Amino acid sequence: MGDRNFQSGILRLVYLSLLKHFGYQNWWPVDWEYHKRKGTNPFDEVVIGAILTQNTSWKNVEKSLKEFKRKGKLSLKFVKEAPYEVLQELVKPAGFYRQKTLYLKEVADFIFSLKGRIPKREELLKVRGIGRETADVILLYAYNQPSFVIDRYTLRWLQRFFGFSADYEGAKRFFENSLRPNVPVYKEFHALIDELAKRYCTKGKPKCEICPLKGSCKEGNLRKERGG
DNA sequence: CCCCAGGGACATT
DNA sequence: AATGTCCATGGG
Repeated sequence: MGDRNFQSGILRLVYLSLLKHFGYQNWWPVDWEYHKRKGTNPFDEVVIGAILTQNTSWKNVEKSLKEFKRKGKLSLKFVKEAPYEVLQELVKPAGFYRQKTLYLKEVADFIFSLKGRIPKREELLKVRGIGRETADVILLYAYNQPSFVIDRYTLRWLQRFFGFSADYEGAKRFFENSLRPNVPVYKEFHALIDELAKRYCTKGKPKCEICPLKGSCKEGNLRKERGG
């Protein structure tokens, strides 16, 4: 994995290939119409969603976001002002609701303490409830900073496609050293990898035979040679 | 019944 | 640094 040109070349090809296969994913999903109507900030929805989706399917997050719209407001101001008991009921469908309610409060306080300033990654990581992935999600999708997001899907794909296992920071460096700091590309690439992992590079038995990257994937070719 | 989901905190080794 | 455990709802 030492050849930088090889890395950037293959990653670029992977990106274009996934984009062609799946089309634009347009992450992070935000209800623009709602925010226009209510005078709230789409930024808040990204931050709230980033906490709610921790180890949770997006379907369950959507249920919670709907509750926010129905019984309160989808804003950090509401998160800050609402009683813990009220907030907890709205978070419930997203699971881990006691933790996540606490995390939402902590994150809202932190965001307000910034007074509009864009936080450093290290600052975000000090906040309770913000780990590495959530920090990168907030930087990339809420603040539009070129911070590449890694998750379990990405690590699994790296392991199979290149045959090497990286930790979070190692994988992050790999992408950021291989790609220009391009916010729209970072956003789209992460979403595309997740789509690939959900549909083809699955946790159980991967569907290598019909994978859009089957030609260049190390694991896929090994499976082919083994005949299964 | 099982496993999994757009993680993170905390304890243990 | 690496690993284990807990958190919790909802779908397959």
